[in-house]
Amino acid sequence: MRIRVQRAIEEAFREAVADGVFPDIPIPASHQVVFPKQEAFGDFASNLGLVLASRARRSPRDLANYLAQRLGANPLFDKVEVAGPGFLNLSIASIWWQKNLYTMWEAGDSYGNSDVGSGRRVQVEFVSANPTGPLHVGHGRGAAVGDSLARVLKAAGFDIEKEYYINDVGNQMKTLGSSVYLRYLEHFGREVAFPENYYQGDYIRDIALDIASKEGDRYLDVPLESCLNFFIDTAVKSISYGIHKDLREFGVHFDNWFSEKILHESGLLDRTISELQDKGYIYEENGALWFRTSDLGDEKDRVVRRSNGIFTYFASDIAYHRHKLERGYDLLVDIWGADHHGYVPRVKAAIKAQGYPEDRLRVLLVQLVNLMEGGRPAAMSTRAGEFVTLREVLDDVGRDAARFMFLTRRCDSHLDFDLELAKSQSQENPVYYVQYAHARISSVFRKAKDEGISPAEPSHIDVSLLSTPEEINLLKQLDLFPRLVADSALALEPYRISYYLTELAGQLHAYYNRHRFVSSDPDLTQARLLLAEVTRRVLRKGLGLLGVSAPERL
RNA sequence: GGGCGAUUAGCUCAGUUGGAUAGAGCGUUGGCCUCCGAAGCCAAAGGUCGGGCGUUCGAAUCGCCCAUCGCCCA
Repeated sequence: MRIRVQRAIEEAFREAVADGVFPDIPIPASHQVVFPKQEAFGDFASNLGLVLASRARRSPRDLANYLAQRLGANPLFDKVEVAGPGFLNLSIASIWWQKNLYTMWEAGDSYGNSDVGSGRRVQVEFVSANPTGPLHVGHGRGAAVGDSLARVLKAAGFDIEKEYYINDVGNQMKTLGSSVYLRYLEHFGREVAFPENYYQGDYIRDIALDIASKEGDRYLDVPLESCLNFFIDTAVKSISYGIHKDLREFGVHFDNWFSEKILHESGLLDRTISELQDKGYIYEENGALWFRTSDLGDEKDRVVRRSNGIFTYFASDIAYHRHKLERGYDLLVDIWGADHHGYVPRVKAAIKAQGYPEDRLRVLLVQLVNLMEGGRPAAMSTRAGEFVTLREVLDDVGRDAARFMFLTRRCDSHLDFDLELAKSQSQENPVYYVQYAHARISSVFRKAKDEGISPAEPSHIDVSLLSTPEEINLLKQLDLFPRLVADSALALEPYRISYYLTELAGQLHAYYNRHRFVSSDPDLTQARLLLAEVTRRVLRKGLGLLGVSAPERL
């Protein structure tokens, strides 16, 4: 609708130019058609008079008055006013909102989709937790954000791939294997000193136990060096299985699982570093290889290969991003924990050094999750290895509540996740507020069916009967949906969907309390059922973008 | 010590990218079920947008300085 308003204003402007009243200049870029905060100011407001004033050497109000006269003749508007210093306040005639309902209906389940992405390829990489332990709540938030973002981008016409990067190389793998090995020895009654920096969690014992029951004591007297790989492989397999399972139940699916090992085994890592060396980005100091990231926006240079000949994680990340870039995506989105924010400049530096524009990569930082219980910090042991897992949260509050909670805040703000609140099927829980609106509409249709009413063909329905303020409000809110999805995709901010849905649900509830969908007036009932159906679809679609279900009953 | 981010109602947070009188939810207070689900609705109270200076027709939003908190790096 905003686009139509914009066109109408531009047309009026051109007419004014043709009349010689306005100077023949292009409309300044600072011209905006906005939604006014106050309802009394109409549906849209334009600042054209204000931004034109200095060039036209006339007062803003004069210019606005002239435009208002022209626009007043346009049937799109039923009221055009000049206000304040020279704003144009425009009210859309109800019939345009009402007729819009046909368009929304015809779009069916694709209502809300757009083509602002025009098929550009975007890769979203998220979670990417090391296979050294189960996913915890923080990963859950990253998973919800990444998956929902992918859904939103897809709806906005982008071509999406979701990827999980597996750090399955390096010291942590040795630590993992050794941890399991020690627990294995322990199981058979050996005295072991379990180092503090080893993985402490109970899942390590479980894996050791599993090995003991399958393989017996055959590794009991084998020195660690000769069986480490076996313990690593077994542990990684077991933990990865758990990660897959948790993600599946969380409703998150990845297109690719990319193993860091491949970077080493394929030689891409060596090749990438030596090419950077050829380009002069690498120098040697104290036996280590350094990357001149400080020339490319980072605050200092970074080590890519230590003096002991081992590549750093940063080196792997350079090669990994090169691999991604060469796959030809138009945009890479990385979703990281906010504690990695210091990492952004160096990865961007690596991208520039390889000849790509740095904005080819966008990094979303997901802040920590504070677990709460009834308003107080959840009792969590700070002992190493004990943390709340995604699995526990899933079992405790369920998928819908968890996903919605993770998406009610912008991702770079701290999130207080209250387990009791998420569990409570009550008014305080925003998930139910939205799902309830959907269930209520479904209940209306059940009622209609009981009364023997079946929805008519939209073309036979008189939408002009939808004239109460609540109905017009609902129609306006529904009209915003495709634009909202598009904006939320472009800004990479899926949380906007949850705000929108809460608002829409609120309007539905307000309407529901005031008016009856099914009444003794058959024409009015048909019109309202059409409105109800479109609202229901938007709720369902929006919840779907968040990965939350839209039940017919709660 | 340097860097990044935050600071908006008692609490948790939005604020459509510079617009008019600052917005929700929770909590508090008071009302609404003979009728499609009260898991809901309506109303009231609650604010120096951390502080200061600047940019301009106009600032919660942009710039600089300061304060407090969080994270990262030595």
